[in-house]
Amino acid sequence: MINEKWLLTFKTLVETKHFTLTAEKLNMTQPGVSQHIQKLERQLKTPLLQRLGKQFELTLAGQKLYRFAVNKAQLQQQLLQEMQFDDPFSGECRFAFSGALAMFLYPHFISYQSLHENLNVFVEAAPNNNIIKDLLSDKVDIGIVTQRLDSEQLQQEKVGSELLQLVTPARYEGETMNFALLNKIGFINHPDGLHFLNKINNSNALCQGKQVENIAIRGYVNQINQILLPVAQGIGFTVLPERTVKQFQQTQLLNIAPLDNPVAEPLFLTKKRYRPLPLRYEWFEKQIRTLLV
Amino acid sequence: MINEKWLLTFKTLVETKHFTLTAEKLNMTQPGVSQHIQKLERQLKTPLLQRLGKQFELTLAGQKLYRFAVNKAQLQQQLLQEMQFDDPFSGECRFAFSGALAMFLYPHFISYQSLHENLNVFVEAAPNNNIIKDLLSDKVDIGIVTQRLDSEQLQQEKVGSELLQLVTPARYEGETMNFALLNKIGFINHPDGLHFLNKINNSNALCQGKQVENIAIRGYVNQINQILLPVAQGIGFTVLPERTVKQFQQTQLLNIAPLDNPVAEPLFLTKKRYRPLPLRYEWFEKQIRTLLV
DNA sequence: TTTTATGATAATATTTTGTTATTACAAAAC
DNA sequence: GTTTTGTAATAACAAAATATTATCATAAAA
Repeated sequence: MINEKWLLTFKTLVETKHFTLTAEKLNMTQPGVSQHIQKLERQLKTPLLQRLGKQFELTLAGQKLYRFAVNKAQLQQQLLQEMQFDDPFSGECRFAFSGALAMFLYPHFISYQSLHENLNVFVEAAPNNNIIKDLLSDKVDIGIVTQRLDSEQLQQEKVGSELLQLVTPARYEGETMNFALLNKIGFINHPDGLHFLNKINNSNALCQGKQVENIAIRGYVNQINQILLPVAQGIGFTVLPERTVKQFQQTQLLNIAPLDNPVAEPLFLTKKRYRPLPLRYEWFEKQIRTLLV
Repeated sequence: MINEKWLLTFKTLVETKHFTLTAEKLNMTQPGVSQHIQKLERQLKTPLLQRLGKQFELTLAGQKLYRFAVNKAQLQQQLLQEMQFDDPFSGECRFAFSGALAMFLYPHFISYQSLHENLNVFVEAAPNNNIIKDLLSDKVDIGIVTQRLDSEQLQQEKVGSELLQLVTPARYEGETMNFALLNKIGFINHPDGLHFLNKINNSNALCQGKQVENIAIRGYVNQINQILLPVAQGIGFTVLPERTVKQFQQTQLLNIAPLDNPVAEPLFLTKKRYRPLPLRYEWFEKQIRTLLV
């Protein structure tokens, strides 16, 4: 750690080139100035001034340190000024969503970001439990999860829901799905795959009592925009949120199997209850509420 | 000024969320931690933590201060690492030249700069006396002047010379220049204009004893690349270094009047004698020596 | 050469900072 | 609920860091 006061003394000395004058400026005595410089040089283990009688020039290290000092003083000045002021269009905004939602929301976010050059957007695609972890450790400030949580620390607000769709290759259009058929087609798994499949099965009894876990798994991808590729090629079926399916380019190669009881997962905008958020998040919250209805 | 130690304590506290643990990490006692936070809050006149029983969340100010602390720690880390190391391809290089030389050298400098993205080049075009002032006040590290100086502080090296040319509109080609003719054409002045004209006159007796200062002045420009415009349009004559004249687009509109005794001003690369320069200047010094021969 | 001004060093005084002891109170355990 | 335990805040005191005065050495100016 570089001592603040020593550094200021050094900076002033460089600017005045005069020990006594520096002392006067900083309301200290001349020996104090000498000592500060000595201490800096001792700590950094390198001379900062090349002495030429009572004059001096800066060594390379001295020049570097001076630039650092100027820089630092400036940053600090800035902080002190900004401390009280909450700029709605600058700073970092950090979010964590499911892969599907990240893919859906991110384009809207970046088009907003492009209007405000000091605004930085950070979106992490992660499974529910990681989203919660990120929120609690302040890695992100806003997350969207599909579960209602009972943590006192977190605050939740339902902002919409995801309709789950059973997606098969196009050639199965019109056919009624049951355990035997699904098993024949085979399942393309993904991070939320089995969870979604279970939910759909619970409401629609697709498997007629048989364990969903027994369905043959034909593949696994964790890149959200690649899950539908094998399905489109006829390799297997999967379960995904409607929003994700819609974004797929070749929807004509897909078949959305009709369900007797449509299943939707609720979406909860989640943040820390006691952590005040800067103004810059307001637009994003509003946008999320609008887009996910 | 924000106290270093307090800030580190704050940063650690934010990261651990635990006063006692922070104290242990920093080899201090728990009350010390409390006091540091208090002192910061008192100095910044704003609460940093929102206390919730024994837990806490950061206020907006706290969040800002934390980001600042992280940032600062990183910068400092970097400084300490770089302190001893002199990178020849990063940092700022600051020069002061006459307008003519600036125009001539700058293109070479920027094409070098474009190869090294961490290298910044700063060139100031200034008259001789300002160049010297800038050198002495460390505003620039290298300058080129046309005079030999006797300051003990400065170190000079002759790197070349500027051939001065008497430039008239093209229609005077072949004519012999004398006071009457020059006075009829009229002088286009610039920062070094009269100085150059005097030098040429001293060696060539163009004015046959009459005062150069009495020649009619038809204009004045201080943008080096605009001085020749009025000359090209037939409005007046001027005196400029050969290098500047060569760079002019429409040289066919100009006439270089032959001189019995060619006049050249010496060019001295000038820098502070006792100020060590970083390695990154080496390329530039070499380049200057090569280009100005 | 003499005088004056400036920076370095040593010893001392002051201020700052951190510690121990104690209190208050929230969270956990019963 | 009540008790216990763990954690942070406060006050008084001890230690350390820091600055000051006095003095010396020497460069710059006269």
